This record gives sequence, C-alpha cells and structure tokens, in this order.
Amino acid sequence: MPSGGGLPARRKTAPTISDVAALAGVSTATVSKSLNGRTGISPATRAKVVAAAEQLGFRSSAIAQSLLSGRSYTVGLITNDSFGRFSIPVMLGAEDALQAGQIAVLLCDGRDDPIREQHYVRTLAARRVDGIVVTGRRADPRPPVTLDFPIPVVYAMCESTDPRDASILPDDEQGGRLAVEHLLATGRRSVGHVTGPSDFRAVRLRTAGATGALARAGLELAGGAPLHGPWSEEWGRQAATILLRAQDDLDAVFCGSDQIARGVAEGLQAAGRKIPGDVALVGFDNWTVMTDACRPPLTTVDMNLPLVGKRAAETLLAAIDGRASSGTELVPCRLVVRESTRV
Amino acid sequence: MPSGGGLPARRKTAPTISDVAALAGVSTATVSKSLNGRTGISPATRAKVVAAAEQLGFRSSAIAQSLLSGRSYTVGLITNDSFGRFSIPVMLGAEDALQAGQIAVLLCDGRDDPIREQHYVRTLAARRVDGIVVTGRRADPRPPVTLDFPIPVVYAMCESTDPRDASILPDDEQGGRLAVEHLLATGRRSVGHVTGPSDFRAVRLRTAGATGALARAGLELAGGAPLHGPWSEEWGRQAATILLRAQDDLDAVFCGSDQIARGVAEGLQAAGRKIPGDVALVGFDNWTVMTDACRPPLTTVDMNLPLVGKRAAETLLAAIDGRASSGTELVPCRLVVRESTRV
DNA sequence: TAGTCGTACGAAAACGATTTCGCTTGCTTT
DNA sequence: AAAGCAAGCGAAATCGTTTTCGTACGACTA
Repeated sequence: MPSGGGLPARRKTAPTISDVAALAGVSTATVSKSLNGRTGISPATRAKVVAAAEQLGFRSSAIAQSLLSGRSYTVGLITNDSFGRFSIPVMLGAEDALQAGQIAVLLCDGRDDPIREQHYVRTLAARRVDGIVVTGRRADPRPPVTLDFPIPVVYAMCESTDPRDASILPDDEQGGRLAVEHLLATGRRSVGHVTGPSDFRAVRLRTAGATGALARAGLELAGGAPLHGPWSEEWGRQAATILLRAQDDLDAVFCGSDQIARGVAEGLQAAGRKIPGDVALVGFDNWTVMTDACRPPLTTVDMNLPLVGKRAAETLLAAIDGRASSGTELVPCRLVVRESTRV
Repeated sequence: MPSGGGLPARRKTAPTISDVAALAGVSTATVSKSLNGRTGISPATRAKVVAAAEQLGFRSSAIAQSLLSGRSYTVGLITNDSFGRFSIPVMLGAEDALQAGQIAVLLCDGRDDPIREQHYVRTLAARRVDGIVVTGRRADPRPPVTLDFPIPVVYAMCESTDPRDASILPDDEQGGRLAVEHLLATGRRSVGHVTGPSDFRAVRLRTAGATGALARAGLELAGGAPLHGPWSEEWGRQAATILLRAQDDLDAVFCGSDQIARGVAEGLQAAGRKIPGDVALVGFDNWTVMTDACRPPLTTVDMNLPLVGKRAAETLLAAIDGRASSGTELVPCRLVVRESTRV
C-alpha cells in the first residue's frame, strides 16, 4: 500500500470516467451504463462501479456530454434594466424555472447598449446555448436581437417588434382595471389617476384599463384626464394638489407607481384629507419598500414579475423542445389590499 | 448551381470546422490555424479559409475548445440576497470584470438555503467551472461552501469563516469615519448616531468608525451611545424624537442607512428643526431612490458595490491564473455630498 | 455432447476543435 | 544536376463521455 493511502491523492484535474473504470476494473462503457441506470449491467458490477465513483468523487463532465449530445443545457439571459427593480424578479423567476429543467443560466448585462448586446449574442452562440431570454424595461417594443443561427429567443418584460417572436408581458391593462374595480367595489365614485410619462406603453395601458372599468360603471376620470409626470414622489405631491383643485369631491386616486402613490398620499394629507377615510389610494408595482413606508400602508397592483420570468422560461423550454410559440402572452396582475383602501 | 444557391441552406445544427474545411478545400488543421492567427499558413490559403468561414457563419464551438483545454472559461455566481439591493450591483460589477476577461457567468440564486447552494455547487462542478463567486448580505461571516474538488472561491459582500478564503467587503468602518469627519469638517460638534440592529457586523463597524473619528476630535456620540433599531423609516422617525429629547443641542445625525436617514429627516422636521440649518444629516448606501426623495437630498456614504464585485472578479481571475490570495480585502467607501450637509 | 439462446460486458466510433509532427513541394545553393 | 532546406499543409491523436454493436460465456435443451 502506498504511503498515505487513506485519502485519495489531491489531484489538479477532476477524475474522469477512465479513472473510475480502472479502479472498478471494468470498461468506461460499463461505468457509463452503471451510473446512468442503463440495463444490461449485473447488480454486482453496478455496485462496484458506484463504489469506485463515490471513492473518487467522480462527477460526469457536462462539457463532454454537451459535445456528444449537441446540446449545452444552458441558456443566455440578457438583461437591460441595470436599475434592476423590475428585471431582477423576472430574472430570478426565470432562473428558478430553468434550473428546475436542468438548465443553467448565463448572465449577460446588456446595459441597453445594442453593441454590447450583439457582443453577448456572439458569445452565447459560440457557447452553443439552447436558447436566449431577453429581459428589460422599455417604453416601447424593441428591435429583435439579430442572430444568424436558429435558436429560440423569448422576450420577458419587453416586446419584440417582430410579431413572430414570443414575448411575455404583465397585463398592464388588466392591472389598471383591477385597481379601479376595487375602488368602485369599495364605494368610491370620483377616481383620479396620477401616473408616469405618457410615452410609456405600460402607462397608456394601465390608463386604458382604469378608464374602461370606470366607463362600465358610467363614470369617467376625476379631472377628466390622467395626470402625467415623472416617476417620482415629488410629482405625486404636486399632482395631489392639482387633483384636489380640479375635483373637490375626490374620493380615490389610482397611481401609476407606488412611488407616485406615496407622494400623492403626502400631498393629500398635507391638504388635510384622511386616507382611506376621505380618499382611497391604490399604487402599482407592490414595491414593498414604498408600500410599507407609506402611511397608511398602500394597496397596490402586483405584476407577478417572478411569474413573468417563469412563463418566459417555460415558453423557452417548450421552444427548445420543438414546441415553439409566437406572439405576446400577458401575465395577469394581482391586487394586494392594504390599509389605504380599507372601508 | 443548385436552386436557391444564393443563400446557404437553413441548417438545424451550427456549421463545424469540417464544413469550413470542405468548403475551402483544406484540412481542419489548416482552418484552425488560419482562423486563430497561427503561423505557417500562406496569405492566400488564409483568405480562402476566412471567406469560407464567413460564408457559413462559422463560430468555433466553445464546448469543444473547453473539452480540449480542460477549462470552461466559466465561473459560477452564487447569490444569496434575493432582495437584491446590495448584491445586484456587486453581481453586475463582477460580471463586467469577468466578461472582460472572456469569462462567462453562470447565475445561481442560492436563496440563503444551504441545501440549494450545495445543489448548485454540484451543478457547477459538473460544468467544470473555473471558479466560484459567492455574494450575499449577511449579519456575520458564513461557513464556506464545501467542495470536494480544488477550484478557487471568492466571497463578495460576505465573509467566509475560514481565514484562508478570499473575501471582499466594503470598508464599513472607514465609511463611518468618512461620514463623521465630513460632519466635523463642516463645523458640527454634537453628532447623534441612528442605525440598524447591533447584530449586524456592518452596523458595529460603522459605529466604530464614527466614534473613532469623534474621539480623535475629543468628542463622543450625542446621547452617549448609538440608537439601534430596525432598518426602517419608521424607526428613523422615532429615533429623531428620542435623540432630541436626550440632546437638545444636537446639530448632526449619522444614520446607518438612507432609509433610516429619511425617517430621521422627517422626525427632525416634525420637531421644527431645519436641515441642514439646524441639523446636518448623513446616510449610508447611496440608494438614490431614498437620497433623492429625501427633502433635502441626502448626503450619504456609497459602498462602491460595483467595485466590490470587480475586485472579487479580479481576485478570482488571479486565483484561476495560479496567483491565489487569501484573507479579507476591504474596498473603501466614498462620500457623496448633497444638500443635507451643506454649510 | 453439441447446439442455441440470452445476458453481461468491452471495443470502438462519435461529438468538434487544437496541436504535434511528418510529408510533400518547390526553391536555392553548390 | 543533385542535395539541402524551408514553407505550407495534412494525418492523427487528444480531450471525456455515450452508444452501438460485437463477443464471450454460462446455462439450458434436445
């Protein structure tokens, strides 16, 4: 017995299937079949092989497997929202669904730079990824990533201008409807709407959902039109003043973001209105940092971002599996009720 | 000429080096040498090969290269801060530095679950990653990831209990010192300190930096001791009241987070103090959502998180390259001056 | 005892790229 | 004109795994 035979020698390279075969006294084919549960191996041999693999700490090389199978069991995830508040939950949802499908995720921070994105696409191509997920928060549909090889691409939280591409988006219109229907159900009748810049498609959709719900109740927006401004608390404070001046009987406000809603809350309270006693308030995003810091805690619309990521992953997995789909899928939003709309 | 000869036929699999060789009428060895800039190839042959590769859209398979070189040019990135505010900038900093070194990043969301983390480590082992970065926001040093194979690991924004491991952390103590030195330099003398739970090591370090700087000026904390509470604005509001009651001549507050600082600002203003006229205020994190929403905008300490990620990546690259290091490296913080401390 | 059949295992090819080493050319030199 | 030499290119091995196909051996049957 060699000295120090108790522990296997520290190797610089990982043990290979040949090492296992040599230790077990069988061929590499037998090792492969034993460890992968193939038939035609006697229980005794299988046990011997398993013991040898265990002893060496053998793990089959995914690289060699990929070379043989032609699949890398890897997808690229290109993100374009470096601020991260929206795309991170999407990314994590996608990562979770993909790793459940035994697929690893290569992270690429595109930074909204087409050159950089193109560079990543080339890298991903060289790595023979099975597919690509593109995430990002954008005002409008984006041009598709250009690839000169046929692998599936799914867009999450952003939409491709090519209708043949698959895109997954939150259902902003349904979210706006949810918010207003909740306000109407709790007895409100004069609903204002303070939101972000009108060149965001999501803003227009949420407004459409809100006004649609009002119209079905025979109502229209307090003040007649939505108030557009920047995505800031400061804008919310200003807008509260504007709204109250335009519509004295205001009893509810639906806001395009939780940040704006918090500003509106402060503005309303500074004008002496009680929330939810005088005016009910609904935000958008379910950004808990804002909803919980708001006094009172804010009722809001949650876009189910992890679910958006999950659906994107599932769509991609299906496409990799040959069941490609196209067009835009909308993931429903969900209302989270807190103090700001209590009756 | 075959019909449709203008465009190459749509292939299901990517072109291989053999395809290029066949089209160029040379061997695969010549193709490899031509495309990789090796010597011993005539300009004419090289041009022919390049043209053929171009025509087919050939990209060398990273998988085959990995199998041969024994390196995957990939690292695993295990994150444990699903909240994301802290580890995302670190991740992106690391990703940027790694991709500049031609290394791809496999994303793994550990979710603070050791089982899940162990699962990822096994996956990464099978994929033969060149190294692993572990990020996470933790109160205290964490047990190292256990791997039965020798690849380098670097901890970013968290510290391993094994002193032989390399960890990269922001220099919280220096950050605390920076904040207080700035307050002293602008003429403040009665400095309070409102911060998070004392079981966070970062909290204790920031406090130590702050009290050290005060001590060198012959001063101590207003109220005698730091005020510990949850990481919330609500706590900041309460703490402002407590501080004012304990120390009427209070003229500055250093806060353990921007969120707390915003609460303190509201509390102070509710008590009639002007910022920065009566009391100067410094936060921590440079979380612009908070610093910009605060009135007035908040002076704060920035932990240079992308730099932490970058240093982690560089440390890992060095270790992969055989130049391993160990121990904890502190990345200095940076003061960002805004209205809340204007003189 | 000879023939047949089924089971258990091994040899070898395959995946796609790189590299070493040797062979063929064509040119220069004496 | 023969020999030497360098440049240019190709054959083949290699990386680690899976799979196909062939082979050997044991047992059972006639």
